[in-house]
Amino acid sequence: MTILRNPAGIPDATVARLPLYLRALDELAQQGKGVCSSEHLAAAAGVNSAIVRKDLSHLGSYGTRGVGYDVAFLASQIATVVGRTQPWEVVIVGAGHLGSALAAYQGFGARGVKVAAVVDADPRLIGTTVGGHVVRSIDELADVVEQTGVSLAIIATPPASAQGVADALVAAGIRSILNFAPTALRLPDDVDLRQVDVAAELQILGYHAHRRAAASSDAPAGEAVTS
Amino acid sequence: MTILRNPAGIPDATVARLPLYLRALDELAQQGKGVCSSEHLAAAAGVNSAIVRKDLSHLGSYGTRGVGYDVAFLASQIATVVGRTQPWEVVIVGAGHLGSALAAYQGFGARGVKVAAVVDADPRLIGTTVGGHVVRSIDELADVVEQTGVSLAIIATPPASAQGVADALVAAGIRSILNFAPTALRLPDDVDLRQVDVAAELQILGYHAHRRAAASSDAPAGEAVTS
DNA sequence: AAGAGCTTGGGAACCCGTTCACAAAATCGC
DNA sequence: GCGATTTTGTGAACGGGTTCCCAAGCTCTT
Ligand SMILES: NC(=O)c1ccc[n+]([C@@H]2O[C@H](COP(=O)([O-])OP(=O)(O)OC[C@H]3O[C@@H](n4cnc5c(N)ncnc54)[C@H](O)[C@@H]3O)[C@@H](O)[C@H]2O)c1
Ligand SMILES: NC(=O)c1ccc[n+]([C@@H]2O[C@H](COP(=O)([O-])OP(=O)(O)OC[C@H]3O[C@@H](n4cnc5c(N)ncnc54)[C@H](O)[C@@H]3O)[C@@H](O)[C@H]2O)c1
Repeated sequence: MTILRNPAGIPDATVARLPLYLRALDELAQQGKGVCSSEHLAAAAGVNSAIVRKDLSHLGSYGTRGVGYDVAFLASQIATVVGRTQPWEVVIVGAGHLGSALAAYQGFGARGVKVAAVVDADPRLIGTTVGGHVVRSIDELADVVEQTGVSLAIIATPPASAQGVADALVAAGIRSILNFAPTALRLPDDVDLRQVDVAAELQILGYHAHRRAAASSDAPAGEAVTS
Repeated sequence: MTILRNPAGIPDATVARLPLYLRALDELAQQGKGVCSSEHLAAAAGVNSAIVRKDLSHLGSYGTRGVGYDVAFLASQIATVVGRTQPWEVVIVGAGHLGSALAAYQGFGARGVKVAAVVDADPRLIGTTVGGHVVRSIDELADVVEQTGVSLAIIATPPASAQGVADALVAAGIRSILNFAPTALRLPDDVDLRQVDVAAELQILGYHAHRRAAASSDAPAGEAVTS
């Protein structure tokens, strides 16, 4: 009999939540909890319990009915699925305000991420140390990638440089990029891109704030207009 | 005749993309483009054109068939919808690595965001200047919020402090929070929360990288196993 | 004025994700 | 043991979002 070996059968929405479960489980473990229910885990991760059970069912049946999930075991299972069995090494491109904050960030270790290198184009920054990492030249990017064996990259350069940096990263063999520059990058299909746009997040919040304000002053309820 | 005045009829997914269109339109305007097609706008925003047209149709019929959209006019329409007619003022809580990077960020202005205040709990930081803002005490938060009239807040404190900060923000009247601390916040229903978790983003990228690696070494294609 | 060529707006189908609801399985108290 | 209680795992219903597709409407050429 043939089984379709499809660990990719995990839906994107679920994959996006696995890191939250992992963080929540680490917290629960630290609190000394040996087992937890989907309800507990849901509260710790900030989602609802039905979705926790549905998500976990995509990985296998690791729970015990009437009891819940073994915290340590479940954490190790999720860690295996997301590939957090050994730290993901990442290169940070751009050692400015944001890049150096990221380079100095102490929270990555516990989440299975390790900053392996920091590069920049500014000659005044090259050779200096940020967050314990000596800044290297962007011109050496290919060497840096090869030497450190990083597979993930963070772009923290101005938007104008981002596309060029992305192209250089791809040329150096990187296939996973987290971009903080507020610009749309054009990349080959086999490159995985995620975007963080802080200003956009604030504008989304602004939209809802705006709506709230309009609703409460304009028309407390109903909101019908005659014309 | 009664029209249902329902500017809230805009789906969440669309709202989340409006800031991207706004940014893309600003870029196109700067390039001297007076009109653009949904195809152009889609490319500039990094989405597909069908969804651009669908999204824009939720705001009204601002395009011209056979021609496209007037860049300046469309930008002003979207700006009105998202409430970017005047800058959104934001308070940053936590003047550490990340908080000071955000406080110094020059890119907010063009996106309709203005940092109005920075607060921290560390006595050594209070009174110092980060990004042109004098750091004030978290104890004065209520005053700061009242004086500056901010309506948005960014949490950039360690996870352990985040819930306390969030509670204080809500008590001070803030209803929109962007949280960078990797922790689930428990907040009243009428408070709007968005979360940025950099480590989680990297883990999501890691999952796919992991998959790619497994697929290329394990089984180049097909991926069926006999048992 | 009419036809060719573009591009929007939106109906409809489709797909994915969330929520609901409950049987199955485990533990606990007696 | 056995019924009460807890909690998982999952089918089914639901709802939203995306994609497909094309008629309608605009410009330009002839
Ligand atoms: N600072 C923030 O809090 C913040 C917030 C939101 C978004 N961003 C975005 O993040 C990015 C970085 O912001 P920042 O405030 O750190 O900017 P910054 O100007 O402080 O730093 C940018 C760094 O990138 C380097 N750089 C420029 N071109 C380069 C290239 N081709 N190769 C390598 N390095 C190059 C510069 O030398 C500089 O050190 C920007 O795109 C910005 O829009 C920053
Ligand atoms: N630095 C990064 O690049 C980065 C990346 C991802 C996530 N984060 C998260 O962002 C948050 C901030 O990170 P950071 O690196 O800037 O940390 P940091 O330690 O450099 O700064 C935290 C600041 O918060 C202040 N603070 C602590 N408790 C407070 C309170 N109750 N009220 C007001 N201020 C308080 C501290 O005095 C300190 O100045 C953390 O939750 C971190 O996990 C940071």
